[in-house]
Amino acid sequence: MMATLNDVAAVAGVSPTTVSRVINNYGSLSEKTKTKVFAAMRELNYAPNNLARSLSGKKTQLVGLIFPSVSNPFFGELVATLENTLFAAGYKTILCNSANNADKERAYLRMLAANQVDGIITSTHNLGITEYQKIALPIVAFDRNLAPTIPIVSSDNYQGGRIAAEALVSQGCRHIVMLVSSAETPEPTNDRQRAYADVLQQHHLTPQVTPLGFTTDVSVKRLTIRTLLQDDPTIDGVFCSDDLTALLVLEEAEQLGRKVPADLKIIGYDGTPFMQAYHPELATIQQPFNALGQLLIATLTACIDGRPPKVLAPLPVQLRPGRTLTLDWA
Amino acid sequence: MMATLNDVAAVAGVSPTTVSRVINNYGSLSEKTKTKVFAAMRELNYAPNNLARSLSGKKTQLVGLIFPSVSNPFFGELVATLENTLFAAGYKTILCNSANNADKERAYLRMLAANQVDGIITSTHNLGITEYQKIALPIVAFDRNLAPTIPIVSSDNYQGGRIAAEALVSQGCRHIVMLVSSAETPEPTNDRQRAYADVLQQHHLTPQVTPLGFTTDVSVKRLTIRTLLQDDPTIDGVFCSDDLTALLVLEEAEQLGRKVPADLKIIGYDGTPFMQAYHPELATIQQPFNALGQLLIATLTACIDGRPPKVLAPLPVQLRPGRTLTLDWA
DNA sequence: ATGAAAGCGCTAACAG
DNA sequence: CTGTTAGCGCTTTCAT
Repeated sequence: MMATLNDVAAVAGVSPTTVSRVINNYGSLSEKTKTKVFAAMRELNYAPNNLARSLSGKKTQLVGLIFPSVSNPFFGELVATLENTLFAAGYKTILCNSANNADKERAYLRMLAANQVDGIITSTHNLGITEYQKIALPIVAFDRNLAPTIPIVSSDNYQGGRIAAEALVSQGCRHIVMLVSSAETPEPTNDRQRAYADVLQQHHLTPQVTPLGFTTDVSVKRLTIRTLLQDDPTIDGVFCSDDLTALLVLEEAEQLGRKVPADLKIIGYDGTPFMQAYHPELATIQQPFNALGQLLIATLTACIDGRPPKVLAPLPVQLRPGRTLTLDWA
Repeated sequence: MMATLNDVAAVAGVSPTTVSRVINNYGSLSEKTKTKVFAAMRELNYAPNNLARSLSGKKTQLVGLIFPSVSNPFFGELVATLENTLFAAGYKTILCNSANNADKERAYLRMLAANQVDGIITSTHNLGITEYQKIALPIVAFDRNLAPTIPIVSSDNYQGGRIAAEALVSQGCRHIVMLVSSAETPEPTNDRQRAYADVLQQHHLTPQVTPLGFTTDVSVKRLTIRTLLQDDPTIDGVFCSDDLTALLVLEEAEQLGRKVPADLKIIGYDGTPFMQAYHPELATIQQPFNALGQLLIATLTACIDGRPPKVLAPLPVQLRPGRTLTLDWA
């Protein structure tokens, strides 16, 4: 039913080779034949079959994106950027929501390999390093240590942590707590909390880190936050490792009657365009989304083309002021 | 470098057919050979090539998702649900962010066809109906009229509009405006505004619909909302056709010193889990996400299997109360 | 400037 | 229970 290259050849009265040549704009063709072939293609409403094309040696131009879930606006934003950039570069995106689940992630990896993707960009890591080592595919990680050989793209987490902590200190906070997802694994994002601890120590303040858990239910997070705030009225600053948590803190604080920023100052992390648009009041550390997306893909294509990247410098972040930190920020 | 089925056959000392049989668990095999083949597969770290498999007649198990952008939490949520459900059903997801751009959408359609996807789920429609008619692929639309032949899955927009409008009226609002994306095209979602108009008329109130534009910049939307509110202090109720807009109204209203819900009552639309978690104060009409996802995919697989669906009834929606509508909603 | 032929990795009759 | 033989639709030497 669907017209094939051979059909086109037949209609145009040329060989399949010739049709292939005009499709790929390859070798030398007379204008005459070109015209004939194009006409035939149009007539048959011909569409090339990428499967066949790839089977016979061409790249699939398929890239797998493994992220926790696009239901999280942060990843949604990032994935959207990546997909756009990939599309512009002629790649198609296979979406994989790992849900931070090891089995699913393993299954995705297998599936992507089976589908002959040209490369993978990932930001989950529930699998052992060895499992990643044995993947014979170009992989680039976002803010994750997957394996020593896998390039990492990230923004400057230490710097971001510093800026956030300094901002709270310089606004007069003396009891600053930091809320993180999970404190354990040695991930790049933990540099944020390392910087926070360093800054507080420099100012002779005591760091206090509370982990909320990455997959924890929001209602539970809320409760933890509320309890934390209630039990310790001396807390006057909160640094959250992501903006959504900061939102929770803001809401709970206001419900408890704490004035923000008078009694309590809050700063988040990520600074997505979404947050900027719908929660401009939130002070945050802004990651350079577009730059990250570009670099992620530049790195991946470099890997695909067999040009493994040199070490990648983390991209600069930036403080975005907001009402949760200072009253005069316009 | 990558082991093929033939390699496995050679190592196992059987024919390719036999290997194919054990892979597909097809026909009858002796335990002995099965074991041999599995051993060989393991030894060679064999992974089947889906391209080849599909080329020789099998389905690709690939589904294309065309949505405006997963950077919008609403679509992010929906796409996440769809991807999860698809994965569970053995399908892989190709993500397409159309950005409501006709050229891109056309390119995506062509690309998906070239990649032999089994089907498409879409929620954009910048293309003419005829362009969709000529797609020889199973398509299901979410809340969109693409072509008479293309099944539409949606929740009950008219009912949702009714519930929202009734809620505002019964809370005593007398001057209720409705904010929509765009009022023109005859889409299913316009039933919301039809219902709104009907309800207001029944109560001898005057409907007033303000379009904000789907792709309009948020800052512009903000300005429009602020101006609207400022210019007409008699407005005491706002019905927004999506939750994000409702958020904007809430923020602008409070900045203008309008007390919500005392002076102004607000109700949104969509009710994503994200909104529920991070903005529980917002009253809204909740769409049944999971059910929509399930139905979308059930419908698509039905189309793929050549069982075109009967007419689909819209799924029921539900009022989710919140502080923006009534003070006592816990 | 154009064609013939072999083959990418797998599946699917059709034998035996 | 297992193997032989043709392709699927396209690309790519190698000829002409």
